[in-house]
Amino acid sequence: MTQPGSWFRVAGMGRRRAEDADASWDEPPLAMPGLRSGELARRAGVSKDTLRFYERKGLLEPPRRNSNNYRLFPTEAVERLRWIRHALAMGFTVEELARIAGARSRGLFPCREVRSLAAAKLAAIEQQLQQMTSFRDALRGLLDEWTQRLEETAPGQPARLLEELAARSEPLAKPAFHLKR
Amino acid sequence: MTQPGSWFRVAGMGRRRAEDADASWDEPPLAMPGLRSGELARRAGVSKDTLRFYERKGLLEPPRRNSNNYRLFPTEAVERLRWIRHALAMGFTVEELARIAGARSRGLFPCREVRSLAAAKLAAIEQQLQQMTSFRDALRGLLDEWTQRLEETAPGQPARLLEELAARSEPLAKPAFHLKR
DNA sequence: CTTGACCCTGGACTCGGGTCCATCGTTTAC
DNA sequence: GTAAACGATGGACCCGAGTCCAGGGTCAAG
Repeated sequence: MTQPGSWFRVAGMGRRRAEDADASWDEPPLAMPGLRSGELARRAGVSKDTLRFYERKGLLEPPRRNSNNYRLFPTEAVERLRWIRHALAMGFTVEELARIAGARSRGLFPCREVRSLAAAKLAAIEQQLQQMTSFRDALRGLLDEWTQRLEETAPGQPARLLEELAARSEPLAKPAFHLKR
Repeated sequence: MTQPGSWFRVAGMGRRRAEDADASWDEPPLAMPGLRSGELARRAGVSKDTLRFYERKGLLEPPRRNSNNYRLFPTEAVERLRWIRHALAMGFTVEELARIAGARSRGLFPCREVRSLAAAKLAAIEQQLQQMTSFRDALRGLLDEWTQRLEETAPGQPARLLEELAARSEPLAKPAFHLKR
């Protein structure tokens, strides 16, 4: 452990730059230093800020630090981020994931909670799917009509297209979902 | 026009309260006073604040005012709000609707813009639908498995359920949509 | 004259999921 | 000795679609 530059002397690794070793990297046998935030961020495809954000929100538990106070994440963190991203994409909120993670880190295995949360999400997603499907159909039909109509209408003339959005598509609950910017 | 209290003397209608005349209301022949914001809000199922908001955003053009400076909306505003709500639900943004409305109120008939906007929306919605569908399938499958697994697992034991979210469901673009609170 | 129902205004706040910023520390390379 | 790259921090800011608020006005009824 005292030999200079040995792979497990973590602190002050400087130019060594774990980042360079993209695909082929001779992983140290054990007690690996771990990933610094930049590296984890790169591997997981999120920003460092996002990592800090997740940590603050209790979604990622606070990693250990090296002697410089740099975060050192275990390599599993990459996986964990992957499921976080998936779960978020599934419609889980950061809040919910934090609750789950919190329960787990207190030694509980919150599978039943997870399951009922997931069941609720499933229901929500299915509802959204229905709404969106009916929107899509309405929109599609409308577009077809419009295309025809525009062919018959002199350019610059009113075709009162948007007015018909209202008529089509179901009774309509409130907006309910939100495409991202 | 000078006779006192004639139906088109709008200002100071006081207790007369257009609101009372829900279904059967002898509509004045022409030049009707119009709807005050509370009434329009009620009829359209949105809040007065929302009306002001839409007005500010250029989505509803500024209505005339009576002598008290109260807004007086034309009855068509109800219809307009209906399509605004529908269009929003379709995934149009307030911004986009404002552009459309702006173009129209400048005398253009923006049907072609509307159409291409709508086409873009359609594409976006279809993409979302695909993502969500794959999410739903993954989630559904997972739930089924979990149900089974939990039956076989002693309560309080780990079943590592969430970890599998990551494995399932497609390569995954970023979250991309957002269920509402 | 007070109460209540309605209306006006601009500006601040909400929520969720981050992003950006200024300012700082630590190594290593030139 | 100084620049380049990396890291840390708290706090401000972003978007979107509204919502809420304080402070003020106008009217009719009791």
